[in-house]
Amino acid sequence: MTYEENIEARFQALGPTTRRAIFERLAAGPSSVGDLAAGMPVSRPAVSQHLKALKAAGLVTDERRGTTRLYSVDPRAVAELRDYFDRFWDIALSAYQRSLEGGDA
Amino acid sequence: MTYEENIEARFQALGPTTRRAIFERLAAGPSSVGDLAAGMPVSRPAVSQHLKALKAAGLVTDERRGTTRLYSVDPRAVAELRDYFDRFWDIALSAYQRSLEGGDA
DNA sequence: CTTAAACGTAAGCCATGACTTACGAAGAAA
DNA sequence: TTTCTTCGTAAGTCATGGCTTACGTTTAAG
Repeated sequence: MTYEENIEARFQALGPTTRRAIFERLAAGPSSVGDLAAGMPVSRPAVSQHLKALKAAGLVTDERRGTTRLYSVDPRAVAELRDYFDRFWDIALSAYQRSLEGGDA
Repeated sequence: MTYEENIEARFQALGPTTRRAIFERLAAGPSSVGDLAAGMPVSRPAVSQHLKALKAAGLVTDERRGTTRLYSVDPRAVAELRDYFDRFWDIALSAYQRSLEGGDA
């Protein structure tokens, strides 16, 4: 899997609203599946499925805690996404600058 | 529409792969609908529909150019997304730091 | 061993939406 | 006006996937 495919997979994994909400909640701190589901309008299995997708995309990690399972965001994935966006903003904003300088056709 | 709803709408608008590809191409510089569709594996009306969604989310702007129509990314939306992510990274990474310091339960 | 708690997985339903072709509108050129 | 180009919209098809309930698995507790 190339770097771009990594970014692509992670960005696509964050597409659905519910899944992004789960990720944002995990960004505030680790949590179990039940605690996550308790604060959301979907069932617990739905949260489990979203976590599975987030894990497959390398966005979160999990760890057994007795009968519960603690999920956390993977800081490396966060840093990777941040770097990608930083470069993206640069491209977009510099293109905008050029369009202002170059004028219209 | 609140600020969070704005971010939410824009993030959701960038969910589909094809639409995100269109946005990334526009980030490199303004383009017409036909030129965009020529470099993609979907039909021109499909590109038009994606552009409509991107425009509704405030991510792009359009401008008549004779019979063609020139689309560009809105730098304000880009800056807004960048600010949101910057704050998000901070939250996620500081939470990770805390999890390292605090240790396990 | 039995019971209970927390979770993952399977199967299935169903709405969302991405895409297509066909058509209409708007502007430039002759 | 007629014609050609470029584009947006309408209508319809079809796969994707998000969600549910039901069930199996693992671990702790009694």
